[in-house]
Amino acid sequence: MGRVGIRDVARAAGVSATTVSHALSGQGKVSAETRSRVARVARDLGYAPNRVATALRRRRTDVLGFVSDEIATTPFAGRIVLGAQDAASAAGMTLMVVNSNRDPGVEAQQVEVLRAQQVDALLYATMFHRRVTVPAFSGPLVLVNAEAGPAVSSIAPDEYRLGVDATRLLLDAGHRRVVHLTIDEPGLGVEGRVAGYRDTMLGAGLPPHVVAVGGPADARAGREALELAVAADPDATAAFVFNDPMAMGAYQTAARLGLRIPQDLSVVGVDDLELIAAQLLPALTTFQLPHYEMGRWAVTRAVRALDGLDTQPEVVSIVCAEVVRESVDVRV
Amino acid sequence: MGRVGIRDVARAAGVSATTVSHALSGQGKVSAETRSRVARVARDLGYAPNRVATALRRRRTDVLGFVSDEIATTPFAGRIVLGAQDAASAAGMTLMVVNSNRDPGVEAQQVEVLRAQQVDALLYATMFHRRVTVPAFSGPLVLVNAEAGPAVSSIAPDEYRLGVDATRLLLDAGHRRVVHLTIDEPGLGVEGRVAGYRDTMLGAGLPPHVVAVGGPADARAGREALELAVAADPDATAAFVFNDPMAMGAYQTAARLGLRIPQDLSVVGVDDLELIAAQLLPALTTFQLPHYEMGRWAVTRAVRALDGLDTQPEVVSIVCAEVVRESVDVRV
DNA sequence: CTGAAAGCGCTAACAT
DNA sequence: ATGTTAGCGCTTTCAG
Repeated sequence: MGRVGIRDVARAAGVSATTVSHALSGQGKVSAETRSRVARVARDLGYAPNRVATALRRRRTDVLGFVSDEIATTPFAGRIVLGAQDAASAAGMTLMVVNSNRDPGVEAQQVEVLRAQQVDALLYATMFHRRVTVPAFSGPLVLVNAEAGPAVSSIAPDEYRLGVDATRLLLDAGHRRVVHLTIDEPGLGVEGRVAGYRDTMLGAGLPPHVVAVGGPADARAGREALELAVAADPDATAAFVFNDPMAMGAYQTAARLGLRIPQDLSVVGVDDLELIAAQLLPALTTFQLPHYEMGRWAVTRAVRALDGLDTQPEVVSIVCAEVVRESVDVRV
Repeated sequence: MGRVGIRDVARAAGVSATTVSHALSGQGKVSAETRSRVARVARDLGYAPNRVATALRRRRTDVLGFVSDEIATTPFAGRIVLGAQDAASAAGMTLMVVNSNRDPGVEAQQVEVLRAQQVDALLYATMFHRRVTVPAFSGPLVLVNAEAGPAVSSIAPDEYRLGVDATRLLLDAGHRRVVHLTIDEPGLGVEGRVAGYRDTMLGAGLPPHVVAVGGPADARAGREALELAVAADPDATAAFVFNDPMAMGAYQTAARLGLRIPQDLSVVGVDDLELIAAQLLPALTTFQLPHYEMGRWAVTRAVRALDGLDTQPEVVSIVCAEVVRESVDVRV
């Protein structure tokens, strides 16, 4: 098993351990012939370097620490981890995953664990887009779905642009009375989307109408919000909804009220949760939050920083693609 | 930073590195006074042992490898990882997470990575309950939501019992014409639940009626299955549905057919996906697949094995708790 | 109760 | 092009 060491290979190949190391890593100068012989012997013996020893010597573990505040409740988490995982694997690195359950004390302690494990860089992901204070860490640090100012690299959705695009999608389809259903809790997501919606409506010479109910942003919230919206403006023909679960709630209220989607009411969501958006009837047109891509980018960024490239922090806002399905009626 | 080493602490405390090691780990015999002084100095200096060095020396990394076939698509994954994560953290261990995207080649390679990282034990989780062939690994290996015979430890839901309990729930509520909606793909989940359903109906002197449509088991499948079921037996009053997404589809067909839930049709699902079960209207009565618990158990099991306890493999079938909400009409 | 010495398995300098 | 010598930072015998 993991038993065979570099010395065994060296002995079997009739060279020194140093040469084996050089041959296998491609570092020093080794004759092509020796290199291939060593490689073959290593393969035959099933040799794989002990990464712990390598890490101790090189002072580089090739392990990335991944901290998240809440890895379970949403399927988002999985996609971020997956993207990070894939990028890490492609770069020859591995992820050490840890989560804080939204408890700052636990978080600090978990970061401590990662530090003791000598991870080369830290990824810090939050399940809801928000501003955070970053943990102290000496190596590269990159935030996912969070931001902390220009001094630290981060990637998150462009919420304002999301509001603009979603509203424009409905306007372009010929709708004029477009309402925005959201929650009244503070947050980068709700605020950015509301602003984008508002500016777009105003820009089109239309009165914005935002209906915000108490959180969390789930189906219940969507039900209540649409009830309020319809009561206030029975002639609304389209709703831009904060997220997919709320859109699901809007569907429920629409059904109760006898409003057909999309004939009587067009609906646009945000998230593109496979479990919801594609399963609703009619399938929901929504904007995809690119979690997988964010995870990928973050790792790539961290690895480049470790390699001495990209020395400046970079803050990126990523635009979300629309996923057109069947919940928008085109009236043009 | 991670700069301060054991020698720094030793110097500052006026003792040898050996004594610091002993004092901090509680291993050797150290006077209470020395111990507390060392502890204080270590704390003041912000010292934390370099786990890489420790691991190399002790030949124990205190890191667990977590392999999953598909960590993203379902929210299941997150809960398994979370449970594993919590248990690991409680045991002073860390998780190294890797995923294979259902590709055997990638899987083998990822296991190799974990082995090179010298993980102490391997957890192997699959997103759908199935039988697997286990990767070669020299340490403790435990399967989550998968099984591989009595020789390897594993934990998975008791599917048969699930079928029995779900059916009984409906029978106990006074229903007689209970249909089972499922898919026609092979799998431990569908087969076990069908068997449990069938035996329970037969045991009650009632004719089983299972309607299986093509997979995957999503809302579309649920819609089709309920259509078929109603066509075959318009008098059915209750449906035990394979999973929550299919139950969501059944809701959609019921709405289209003018069947009210639960007055005209009672529905029971399986999964307890927060995103669906709690959000449906009426909220779905379902059986919870205990992913968090399975992740926890697996880690606990692996750690005990590492500690020399539990030397025999153990295969556990875990019974799933019912989560009563509003989709079952009680007619007794 | 404390410390000196000897590595864990590997790779980076530095010869040769 | 290859080998020798030193450690990486820690924990363990084993002496004192």
